[in-house]
Amino acid sequence: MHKKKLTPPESAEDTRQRLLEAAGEVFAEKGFRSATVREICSRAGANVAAVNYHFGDKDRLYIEVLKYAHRRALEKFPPALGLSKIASAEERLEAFIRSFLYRILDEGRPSWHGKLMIRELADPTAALDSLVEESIRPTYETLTGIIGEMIGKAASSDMRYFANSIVGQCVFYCHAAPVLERLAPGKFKGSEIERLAEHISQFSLCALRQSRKNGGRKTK
Amino acid sequence: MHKKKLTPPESAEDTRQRLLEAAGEVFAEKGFRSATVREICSRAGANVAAVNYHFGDKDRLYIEVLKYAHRRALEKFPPALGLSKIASAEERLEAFIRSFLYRILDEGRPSWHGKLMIRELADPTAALDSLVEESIRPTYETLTGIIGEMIGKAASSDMRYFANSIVGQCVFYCHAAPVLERLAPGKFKGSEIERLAEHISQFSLCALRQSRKNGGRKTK
Amino acid sequence: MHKKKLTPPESAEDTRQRLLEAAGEVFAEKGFRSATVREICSRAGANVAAVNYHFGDKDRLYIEVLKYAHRRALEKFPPALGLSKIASAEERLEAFIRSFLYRILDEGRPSWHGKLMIRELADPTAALDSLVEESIRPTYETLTGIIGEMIGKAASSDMRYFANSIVGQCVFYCHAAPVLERLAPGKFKGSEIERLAEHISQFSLCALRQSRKNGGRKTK
Amino acid sequence: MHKKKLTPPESAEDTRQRLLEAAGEVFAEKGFRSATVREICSRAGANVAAVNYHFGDKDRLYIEVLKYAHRRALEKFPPALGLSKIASAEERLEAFIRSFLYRILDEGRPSWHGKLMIRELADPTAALDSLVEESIRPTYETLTGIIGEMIGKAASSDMRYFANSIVGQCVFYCHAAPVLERLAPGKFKGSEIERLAEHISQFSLCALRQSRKNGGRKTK
DNA sequence: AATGAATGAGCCTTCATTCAT
DNA sequence: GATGAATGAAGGCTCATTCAT
Repeated sequence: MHKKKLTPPESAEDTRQRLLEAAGEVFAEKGFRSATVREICSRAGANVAAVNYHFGDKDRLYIEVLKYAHRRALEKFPPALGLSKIASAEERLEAFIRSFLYRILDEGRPSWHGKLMIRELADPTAALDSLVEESIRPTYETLTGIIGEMIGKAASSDMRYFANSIVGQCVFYCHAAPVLERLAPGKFKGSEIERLAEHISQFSLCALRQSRKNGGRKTK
Repeated sequence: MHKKKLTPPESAEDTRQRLLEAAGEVFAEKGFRSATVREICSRAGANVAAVNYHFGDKDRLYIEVLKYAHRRALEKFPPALGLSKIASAEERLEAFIRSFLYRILDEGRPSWHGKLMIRELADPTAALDSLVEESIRPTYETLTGIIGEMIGKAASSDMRYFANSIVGQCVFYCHAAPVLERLAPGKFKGSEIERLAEHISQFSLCALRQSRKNGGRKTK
Repeated sequence: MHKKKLTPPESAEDTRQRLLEAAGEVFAEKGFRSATVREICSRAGANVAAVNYHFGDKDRLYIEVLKYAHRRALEKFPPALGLSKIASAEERLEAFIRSFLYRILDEGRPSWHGKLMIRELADPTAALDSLVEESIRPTYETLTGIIGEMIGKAASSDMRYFANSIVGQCVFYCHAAPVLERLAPGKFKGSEIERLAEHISQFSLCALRQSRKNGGRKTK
Repeated sequence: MHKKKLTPPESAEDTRQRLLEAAGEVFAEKGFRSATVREICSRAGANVAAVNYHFGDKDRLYIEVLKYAHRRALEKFPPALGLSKIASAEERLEAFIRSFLYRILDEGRPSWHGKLMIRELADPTAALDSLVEESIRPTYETLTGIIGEMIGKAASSDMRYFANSIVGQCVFYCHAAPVLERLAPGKFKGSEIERLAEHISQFSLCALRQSRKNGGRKTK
């Protein structure tokens, strides 16, 4: 009755797209369990049955949203971030950190990307396995590659520690956002990403440079 | 079966205790929303109505579990961790990191403490406000205090960046545990906590020492 | 069993109708609190969730039932009851009483109308406010209007006393039905409405005529 | 702990009494179904199990409350109300009406008496049968006796009509109180009982005198 | 005599999913 | 291709009642 199909081209494959966007928002805001199919469909301007029609069920919709989010994020912020291949390892590390932060903290569309990934980390669903293999491991290996160049060929477990320290610092600003907002209201928002990237880079480079000097040995 | 009243002192106020333990487990495993009162009561060997009787409703049970977890964790791993008051700032930082890691990663009882806190960070409920004020802020200020001693009186926002880098590194091992397990199966479990503490301490001390030399200025 | 879709036009919006009828019955029999959504749906041949789907919740269903009952009753027994506008005040009073009695005592469908209203009077829910304004006050003012014509312009509080005496007599047969049945089994049922109307009219006209003679003053 | 038995004599048969009072209040306010045993016990300063201990179950408590209420009301407002046996029928009718109104409208303790009875009329429980025989029928027969004297020996059904008209007028102010309050806020409260009694007496005497003149025949 | 912890049945509601159109 | 009415399973919560003390 009130759904008179304003524009013909809007109503074919396009509903699927709107569902992905809406689902991304809602899953990011509420989490998988608390998100309701009804709200997703409502926000997408679609019927209650649309999710089941287009994706089979809620679980498969979620998986598709995850993939979609990762695709979009890589398009918008490629890991190299316009850096020449011949850049130094230190430069590439800084670029990696900046790009990573933008990917998880950027407020643009899809702004929900970071939150969604963070949620999946802490509260894994069946979708995590493929997400790790297809998206996370490649990114992780890019990082360990850079680190390897910097500290020399250390044990791979050492490299993982360093990688974790770097990623952990970045992810924290997304993951602990509600707490940080309460500890110091109004901080760490949007435009601060550049300053964050600089801090984390400096913080991490200190440790990596030191490690290189010691040939990967501990500095007790 | 579980109603044999093994020992008189075990009953009475004891059901409340069992509910707290069971709820902690289930909330940690499934999250607040997905956890069901029925499962909690079942695991505690109590009736469905027990939660309502002892805590009023699911929300208040959750709040009590959070407080209980924090109390237990502090008892088991006090922040000072047997360190004399006159210890150097560097020593106290290392102690802080070690204690913090034990608190969130320890597998002992209640092993669910870390996961529960991590969940609350990322997916806050109404309980977060009081949790921040009563538990998190004091801990956070202990850390910024130590950092302040080390780098001299810098801007408080600088100190927060350092604190976040340290806490972020620690929390990551709890928060991203499912992913780390997939990236390198079998690592970062139980007994590794000591090694983790050493790594994070070294990693962070490099940056802090550097910062002191520069009088809090950036090291570009 | 009851899902045979007898006729196409019967389905669709028809479930809502069946729910209203069933709810009216059950609410009238048991009262709002004791009525269960399950029984209502079962009697309507619908699923437990039907109430929620069509009306939101039990409270809103109840409000709709009240409105529906009033609508139906007015359709079946309009206040004027086929009386010409030029009828005398006494004739209109008698018509009012008869129509009112039919509305609250009639056993036809929906036979539960009277009981339902009576329940709402004595044990008000949030629905009473709108019921008073939309249904009761207009009827009440029709009555005070007629009375005003008969006794001359008396104080409005006097008119209310008379109105209450008339309505009170009528409502009593519905309200105290279970007691009357016990005091004199088998009386005051169905076909007696005409006799009741005549009695109440005579009873009340005596007082009103007397009051007119005295110019609204008390007849001590 | 906080129940240290302030006065020894208070704590024996006295709890039963406090339960009756509290239950009367709560039943009158909320109705049988909506009243909870917990609230009753709480208001009576007794244990949750006190009702079951003293009365067996909620149903039997209710029956006892009904009996208790009737006993108390008759003590406070005896039907004769200080009238000599040789008073005229008209005087005795007026006394009956006044006493009846006081019994159901009086705000003193137990103020809940009227509401409770009214509730039982409209929504009978198993207690109604004995209530009718023990309390209502005697009162009703007192009234029909007076009426019989006034209109001469008419058919008993005629006498019942008159009795119903009188009782209906009285009961209305209790039964429809919530509606009357909304139709004309602040009216018909407490101190108005005398005026009410006068109005209803006048209203009814008109009809009864008329009926006597006609020898019980209709006045068409 | 009286308590209060514990129970289990049952109620309202929500939600993902299905099915006829 | 898409809809929206309808479903049934399950969850949180309330409440009268019981039982060991």
